[in-house]
Amino acid sequence: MNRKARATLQDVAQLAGVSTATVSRALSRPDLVQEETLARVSDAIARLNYVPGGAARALASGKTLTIGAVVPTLDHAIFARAIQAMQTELAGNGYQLLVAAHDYAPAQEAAAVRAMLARGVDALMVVGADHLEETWALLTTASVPVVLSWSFDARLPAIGFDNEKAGRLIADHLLDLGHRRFGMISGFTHANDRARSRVAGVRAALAARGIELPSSCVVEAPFTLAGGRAGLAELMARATPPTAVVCGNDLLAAGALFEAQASGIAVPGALSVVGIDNLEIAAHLAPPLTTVHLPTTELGRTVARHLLARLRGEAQPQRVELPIELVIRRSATAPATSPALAREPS
Amino acid sequence: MNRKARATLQDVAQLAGVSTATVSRALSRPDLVQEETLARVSDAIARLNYVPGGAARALASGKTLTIGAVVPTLDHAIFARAIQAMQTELAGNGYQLLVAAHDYAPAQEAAAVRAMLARGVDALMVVGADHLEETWALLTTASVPVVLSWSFDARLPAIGFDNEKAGRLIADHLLDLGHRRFGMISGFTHANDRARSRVAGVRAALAARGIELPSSCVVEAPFTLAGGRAGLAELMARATPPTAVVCGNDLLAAGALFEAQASGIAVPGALSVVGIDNLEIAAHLAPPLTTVHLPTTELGRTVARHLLARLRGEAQPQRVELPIELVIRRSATAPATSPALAREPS
DNA sequence: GCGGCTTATGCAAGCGCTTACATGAAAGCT
DNA sequence: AGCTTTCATGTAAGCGCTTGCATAAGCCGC
Repeated sequence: MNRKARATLQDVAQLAGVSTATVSRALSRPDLVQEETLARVSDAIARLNYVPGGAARALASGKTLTIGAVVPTLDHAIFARAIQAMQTELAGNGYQLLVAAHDYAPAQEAAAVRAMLARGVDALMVVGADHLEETWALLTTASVPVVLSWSFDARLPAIGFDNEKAGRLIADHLLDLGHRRFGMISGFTHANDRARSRVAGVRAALAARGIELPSSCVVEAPFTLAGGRAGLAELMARATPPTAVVCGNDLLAAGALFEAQASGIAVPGALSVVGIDNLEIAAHLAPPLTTVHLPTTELGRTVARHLLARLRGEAQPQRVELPIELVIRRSATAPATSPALAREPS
Repeated sequence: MNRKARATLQDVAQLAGVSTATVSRALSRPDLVQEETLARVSDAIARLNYVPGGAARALASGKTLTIGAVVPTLDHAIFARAIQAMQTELAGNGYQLLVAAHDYAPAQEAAAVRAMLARGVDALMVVGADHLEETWALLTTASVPVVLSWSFDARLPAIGFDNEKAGRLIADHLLDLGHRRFGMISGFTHANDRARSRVAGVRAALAARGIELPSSCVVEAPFTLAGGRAGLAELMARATPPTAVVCGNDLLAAGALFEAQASGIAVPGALSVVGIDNLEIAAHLAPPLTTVHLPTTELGRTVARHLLARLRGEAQPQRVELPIELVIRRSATAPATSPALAREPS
């Protein structure tokens, strides 16, 4: 309850009868100070309830022991999980995590990056490759290590996924199952290269089999269950509804599944639904969701390690692509109505 | 790409032909400097690409413009959402958010609190009232505003929910429906007073109607869907399975619902299931989940505002209890088998 | 027993800002 | 015109720590 000003290094030094330099060393390089002195210092520290002041420390040493992360939102399992993993890894190495979310608003992102750089972080991670010119300038001229995550860009080291491949993987699976009429529910693609890549991947896979995915068949919805439901409803209201819909992520897919269930559309009987991300819920939905697994926890951990390594002066690869993988469950099967036999005409 | 050392206030002052004090003022109290000077300074700042250094600023001014939040985990929608709200509110006021997650490990929490205090935060929020003595000492003697969230404790200002009431609300509802045989799936209660309070609330409500909830009927499971599934499976394997199970939170409830569905137990026909939290998914599950709504976004926002206000020197209430509310959906009805008529014997 | 080496510690110069206080110029008053 | 205010700016003293360098022991071998 004592509210007096914090004790300073000076106070400790005085109480212990040594110089401030010694106290400082006792704190950061205990191997350099004699055992007995160390004991006296520790005692003084304990007695004064001394806690070193980060600001002074940062100013004098040039390191803040803080790493920044700028993400679109924490209110999405995918980012929350990666940040959680990152934080755990950092804390284990004596670093702290400063987070900012910008809600997919590029200007807010720029502000966040600027604020972090100003505030002082020893390293920084940002999500994706869609940034304002201003943000890019800040990022590429920053005097601290910066890393991109989730996707790639030649301008900066990056640790991410091949989002386009995720789209291709899942589309190919549907194609192999015999589907020919597709719909897609994507998250908003504005300021979101991941979402755009996934759509592009799906398009590319279909195009490779001679199928076009007109933009009228891809609806953009907010990244929520409700968004997924609305998206599916819209798609199924079309004159010729799709037999398969790929969702930009599992949240949207879960929403689509709920909507199908609510409106009596049998999945996978009458409609196949697939997602991307492989959230925990995907495995538990009815039917369990076929999706593409993205190792987001590992992403967070890898980002943290990469940054930590660079801070130690170790060179790091410019690009690390984390493996993704199709996970087949039961929400997608061959289309009921269309001639599966038409597949692979020989 | 220029990697030379950052420009300092000095450099700017020199370029603009003014003193460092003036530049500093131009930055923080522009109203105090003449327009023309201001222009010259801004120009110099832009030309040098100057970004003020937070460390020096913090040291000189004693404020870090950073607020810390220590939560159990970000990998749970409930915390992620509150943190997101907090961050948004803070960013809008020029503050940044430092987060740490401790995974329900008290010692890690203590370390996190200590690290934040050392690092320098202008204010701090922690979750719940279960803390190590060490942590309490840190918290109560901190020289910066601290606030508890989610639950309450007389030792510190708090903004939270009445978790016990949440338990009572939901249990009373089930009781009113006519249930007499209960089971409960709780999250781990170790280092988690919220979970304990909820169980206690349920117990109290039942006791008030003469029903005992033996600890053999409450199973503790990890806060995941899988945990909920396992919990339900365990409960239903009992000699006399419950007709209603209340889950410590919606994630567990969703898991329980999935398990019921997978094992052919009709909900709410054969079994009523309820949760607490009111996550987005609760409304979309089949059947939609009866639960208790906790305004977590508002919690985050309120915490941020409370702290901000105290930093401005405004007095704030010692205790703010956010309203919670029963939301009745379709996962709970009168028990099929038991005599609903037995209810309220007159 | 003396030069030279290794330790353990102290000295003091900053790190890059903020902010009283001082200064000087312009403006207002009588 | 002389005096007080007011306003814009400069001066300089820190903020609490880190760290390169200097210093002072203690130790070795010859």
